[in-house]
Amino acid sequence: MTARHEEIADELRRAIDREEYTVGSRLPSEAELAAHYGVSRGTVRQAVAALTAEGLIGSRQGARRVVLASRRSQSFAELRSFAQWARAMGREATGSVVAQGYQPARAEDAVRLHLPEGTPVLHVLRVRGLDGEPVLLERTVYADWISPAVEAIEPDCASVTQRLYDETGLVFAYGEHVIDAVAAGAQDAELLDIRRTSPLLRVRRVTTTREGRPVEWSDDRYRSDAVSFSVHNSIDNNALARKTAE
Amino acid sequence: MTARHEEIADELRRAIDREEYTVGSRLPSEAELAAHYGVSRGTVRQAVAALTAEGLIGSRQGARRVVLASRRSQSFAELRSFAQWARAMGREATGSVVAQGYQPARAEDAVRLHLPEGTPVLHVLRVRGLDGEPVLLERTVYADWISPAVEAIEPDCASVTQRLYDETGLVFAYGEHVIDAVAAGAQDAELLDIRRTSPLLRVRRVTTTREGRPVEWSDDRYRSDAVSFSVHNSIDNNALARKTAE
DNA sequence: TGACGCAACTTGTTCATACAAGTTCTCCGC
DNA sequence: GCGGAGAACTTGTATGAACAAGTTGCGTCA
Repeated sequence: MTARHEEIADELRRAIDREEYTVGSRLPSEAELAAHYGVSRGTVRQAVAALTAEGLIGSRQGARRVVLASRRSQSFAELRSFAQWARAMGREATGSVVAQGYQPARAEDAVRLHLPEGTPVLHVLRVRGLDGEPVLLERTVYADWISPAVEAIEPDCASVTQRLYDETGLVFAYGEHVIDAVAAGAQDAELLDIRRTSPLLRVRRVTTTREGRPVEWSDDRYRSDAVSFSVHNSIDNNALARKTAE
Repeated sequence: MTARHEEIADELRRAIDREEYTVGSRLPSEAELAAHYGVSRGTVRQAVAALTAEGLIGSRQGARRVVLASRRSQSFAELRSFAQWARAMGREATGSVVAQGYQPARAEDAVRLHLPEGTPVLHVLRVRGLDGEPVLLERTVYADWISPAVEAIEPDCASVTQRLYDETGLVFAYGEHVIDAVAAGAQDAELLDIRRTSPLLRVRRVTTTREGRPVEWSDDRYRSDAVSFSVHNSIDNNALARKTAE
């Protein structure tokens, strides 16, 4: 039972995807869409606002909306879960824990997870692969209150996110990602089966629950020949920010 | 003459920034905010929707909104213009053209800029620095209709974006950014004053006008010890997407 | 004391209306 | 044919109302 405006947004997304509206062409006016779907203009506006935020269409006062891109971006579900992402692409995700153990939270951990310094937190080092080939090294720190559930998961579980949801009902709802590049160290090189000093795409992220409570933070290193990230944005909607090294 | 809902969004952003609302705390209800600012609930909703999209606050039906982060993300103006970004941080941007010239559009250029293959397009190689130190190498291709204006700009102009706006009224309104990591090549290393094979953060981007017309596309390589990117997102709002190498 | 259920609260959805502000196109006059 | 004025169209902003759906906390009952 999704909301009407989401149904309409989905229909428009699909129409753009199958090039019913081609890149560069104009969308029908709000009034036309409202009449077509039998809803008020406000509901149509909610639908097109979603597509605008995704960068699929552009909007200017007075002019009809323009289609900017046709490739639909992934759902957040696919972003937050390696396994779901792989499945959506028709590839098989693998994963295995290389090392795991409790350590008292350092200042860094305490800040990111909103915990008192010294709280025992679970560190996990995981290698993840697509169709058998390793592409990602995850160094993750879990908050104390979720650590027991994580510890109980078998080392080669393909989808930790899914498992945590099934076991505890935990949903990852918000994330902040900081992206830069690093050279592969000795451990990185060995586990990812690449040469030392190869460039890696590093994503440091913090994930939180719907209530805003931090669950985990992670240093993810991707083989740059296998994975990249993309961001759509606009003059009103800027999820991406550039930062200098501190 | 900004809209009321934007004023309110700004006030809330500032309040969060100066920790009047701390991370993890709850925002007043829509009804309270509406009464406080003397506007309708709809207007308040527009304001908080903006903050939600930025990832500053989290929202769940039935519960009060929660502050997720305090650091405000940059404006799109700062993202699209290296010089404006530098100025906002109190640093000085420099820039110099290393090479420049017309070449017939390759298939790649034609697709990204929506031009016929073979159209003469302007290629520019620029080094950009912060406080004198080189941090970014830009290899940009400009669409034919803007190339003359770009060509007329002096080689050491600090803000090309600003200059193009002043001269032609051109506004960069939408962008798509694809981010990965690459090893510095010989030319990269020399111009950025780093060793060969050092990891670089590569951003390939296409920028378009408000009408949705592509203006330029660029391969930007950042010194990874100097610059990183960050993305806020949420279960409803996912600007960031992970992609495999094709 | 602990568990349950309900009431109060809060955000989500939708509608209808009105006006402001920007764009586009037509048509008229030169 | 060209340029400009203006009408028609389109999106942006704002209000007010009503109901749906989810959360929280209080209070009661066992």
